Amino acid sequence: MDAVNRQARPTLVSIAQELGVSRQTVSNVLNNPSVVHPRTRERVDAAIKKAGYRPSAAGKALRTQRSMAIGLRLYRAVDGINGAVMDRFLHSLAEEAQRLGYQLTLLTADDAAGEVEKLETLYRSASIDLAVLTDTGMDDTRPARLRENQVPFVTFGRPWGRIATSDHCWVDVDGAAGTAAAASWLRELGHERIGFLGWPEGSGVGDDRRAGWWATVADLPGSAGLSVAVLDDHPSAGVEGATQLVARGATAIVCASDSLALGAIGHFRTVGRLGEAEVPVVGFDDTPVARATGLSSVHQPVEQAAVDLLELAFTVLDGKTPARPQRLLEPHLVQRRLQPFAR
Amino acid sequence: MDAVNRQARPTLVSIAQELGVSRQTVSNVLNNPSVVHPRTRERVDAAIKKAGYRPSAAGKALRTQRSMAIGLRLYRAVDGINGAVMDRFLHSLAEEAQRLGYQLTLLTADDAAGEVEKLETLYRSASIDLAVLTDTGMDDTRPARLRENQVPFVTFGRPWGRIATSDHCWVDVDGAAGTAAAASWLRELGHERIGFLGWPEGSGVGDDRRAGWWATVADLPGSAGLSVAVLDDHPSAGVEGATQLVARGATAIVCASDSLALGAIGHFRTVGRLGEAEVPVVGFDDTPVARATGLSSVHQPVEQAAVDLLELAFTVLDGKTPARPQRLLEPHLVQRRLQPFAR
DNA sequence: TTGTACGCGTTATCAA
DNA sequence: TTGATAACGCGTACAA
Repeated sequence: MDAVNRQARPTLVSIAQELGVSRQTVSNVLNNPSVVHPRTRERVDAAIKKAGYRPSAAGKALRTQRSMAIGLRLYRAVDGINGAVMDRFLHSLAEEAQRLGYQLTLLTADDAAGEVEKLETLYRSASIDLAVLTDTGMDDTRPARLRENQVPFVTFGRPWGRIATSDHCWVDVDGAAGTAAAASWLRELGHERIGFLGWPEGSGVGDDRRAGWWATVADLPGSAGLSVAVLDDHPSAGVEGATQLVARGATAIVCASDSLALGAIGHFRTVGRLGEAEVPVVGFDDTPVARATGLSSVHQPVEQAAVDLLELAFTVLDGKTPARPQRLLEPHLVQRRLQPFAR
Repeated sequence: MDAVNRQARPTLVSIAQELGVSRQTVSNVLNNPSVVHPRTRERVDAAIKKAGYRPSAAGKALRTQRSMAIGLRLYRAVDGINGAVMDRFLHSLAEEAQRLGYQLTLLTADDAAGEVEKLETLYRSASIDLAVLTDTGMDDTRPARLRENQVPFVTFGRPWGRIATSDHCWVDVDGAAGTAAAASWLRELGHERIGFLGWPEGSGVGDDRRAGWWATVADLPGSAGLSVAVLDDHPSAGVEGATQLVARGATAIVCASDSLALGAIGHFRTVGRLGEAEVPVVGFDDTPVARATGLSSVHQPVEQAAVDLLELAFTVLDGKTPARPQRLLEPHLVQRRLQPFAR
C-alpha cells in the first residue's frame, strides 16, 4: 500500500549478507573500526561505499535514545534589517550542528508559550535532544518552564532579570562593551556631547547597551541627559530620535541598532549634512545595510556564539560539567566612512 | 554510561501496564480511535495526557519508514535586504510543514554539489523524506542529480533553461507579470521613457523580470534601449545604474530588486530630487526596507508558494499524480509614496 | 473489542 | 577478531 517507488535501502543486514559476514561486523566497521581486522574492514568499507549505505537514523535513534537533532524556533522576520543578526546566528548554528553530526530542526510559534509547548512535544517524542532559545527577554518564562518539563536547553542571550538565580548554560554578547567601544571612539575623535539613541528601559538588551554608553560618557558633563528612547526599532523612529538629540546639542550618536542608526543618518541626509559627517553615528549589529551604507557599527561574534553554545550544550548532555557555563563574548567596533550607498 | 538524567520516557507499554490494558489498545487509541470502546478510550486518553506521552518519533519512523522531515539548504545571508524574501519563505515553509506534521531540517553547504551530497546522505539515512530546493539557477544541475540518486524533491523556482524537459514539481512566482505590472503603472502615470535596471542576461530570474518590463514598454519608442545591467545586486550598483538610465533620458525606473531600487533612490537623494519624485522607482520583493522607505515594490506570495509546494510534494510522496505539478503564482504591485525613512 | 507475534535497523553484551 | 542474541518503541496482521 506504500506509495512512491522507494527502493529498498541497504541495511546492515543486506551489506553483511552480501559479504557473508555478520551484521555486527559491519556495525563495528562504522562505529568501532579498530576492533575489526584490516582486511575485513576494507572489504566492508568497499561494500558500504558501493551500496551508498548510510545507517538508518531511525534505527540508530531508537537504539541510542538520541535523535541527534536540536530544536530552534524560527522567529517571523520582523525587520529585514536587524533580522540579519539572527540570520547569521541561524546559519552558524546550523553549520556547527552539522559539523558535530547534529541536525537543526525548525519550529514556529506565535508566542513563548507556544514555543515551549512545541519544544516539549518534540522532546517528549524524542525528536530533539535539546532546545536552543534565542531572544531572551526580561524575566523570560521559558527557561523555568523547560526546566520543569525536563527539557534540556541552552540560550543565546542572558536570562535578563534572573542572571543571579539561573544556572542554565548561556552565551551572550557583551552589548555594553560594544557601546562602550563606540563611545570611546567618538571621544577619541574629540566629541564631548555624545548621545545615545535606544529603547525604553526594561528590555535587557537595550538597557545593557545604554549602560555601556553611559559608563563611558558619565564623566563628560556635556553628555549627561543625551539619552533618547524610542518605541520602535525602526529607521523612522531613528529619524525622530536623532532630531531630538541634535536639538539637545549632541555632536555624535551611539545607537542601539543599525535600524535606528540608519534613520539617524537619514535625518542628516535630509538636513544636508551627510558629506560633512558633522554628527557621526555608530550603529549596532553590523548588518549588511551598515556595510552598504558605510555606517560604523558594533559587530557581534555570533559564529563564535553558536560554537560555544553547542559546546556547552553537548558537554551537559554528556553529563559533564562545562567550564564557564555562562559566557559573555566580546563584540568589536567596525569603523567605516559614511558614504551614500557605496561599499 | 549514559549521561544526563534522562528520565524514563513513557511508552506504549508503560501506559498500557499502568492501565492494565494491552499496548495495542493504546496504539489504537492514537492511530485508530474508532475501533476502541469509548470508555476505554477515555481512560487511555487520560493516562496519555497525564503522563505527557508522545509516541517516539524514532520507533514510528523505523516502523513506517518515514522520517516526517524535509531537508532544506539554508543559504548564507548575503544581503540583509533581499534575503528577506527567503526569510519569509523559510518561515512559511516551516510553518506549513509543522501544520502537516512534518519537520524542517536545515543543512548548510558551500555549493550546489555539497548541497546535493548532503541531501543524498540525509535521504539515504532516512533522516528526510524529501528535499526542497530554492534559488534555482539557469541550467541548474541539482534536479538531475537528485533524480539520479532517487531523492524525492520539489523546487521553489523554475528549472530555468530546462523547463520543457523537466517534469519534477515546482512552484514559482511570475516575475515577468510583476515587472509588467510595475511598468504598466508607470505608463498610467504618463511616463513614456521607462527604464529597467537589472542584471546581465543568463540569470533566469533576471531575464524573466526584464522580459515583463519589455513586453509592456516595447511599443513605447522612448523606452527602447533603456535597459541597464549591473553585476551586483547591491545598492551601490543601483546608484550607478540609475545614473546611466537618467543620463539616457529615463523618467521612471523598474528595478529587478529592492536593493537596486534602494540605490536608485539614493541616487536621487544625492542629487536632491527625492521630495519631487521626478523619477519614480519600483523595486522587487517588497522587503522591509521597501516598506520603511516608502518604495513601491512587487510583492511575491511566498506563503502561498510554500503551501503549494508542500501540497505537491506530499501528493507525489503518496504516489498520486498532482494536478498542475508546475505552478506559476501571481505577484502583485504594492504602490507606496516615497518618503525618507518613514513608514 | 482486546491481546499476541513479528519486524523495522541499530547497538551493546557476551560467547566463541 | 568475529558472531549470536537481546532490546530500543512502534505499527499491524491475525487470532482470540
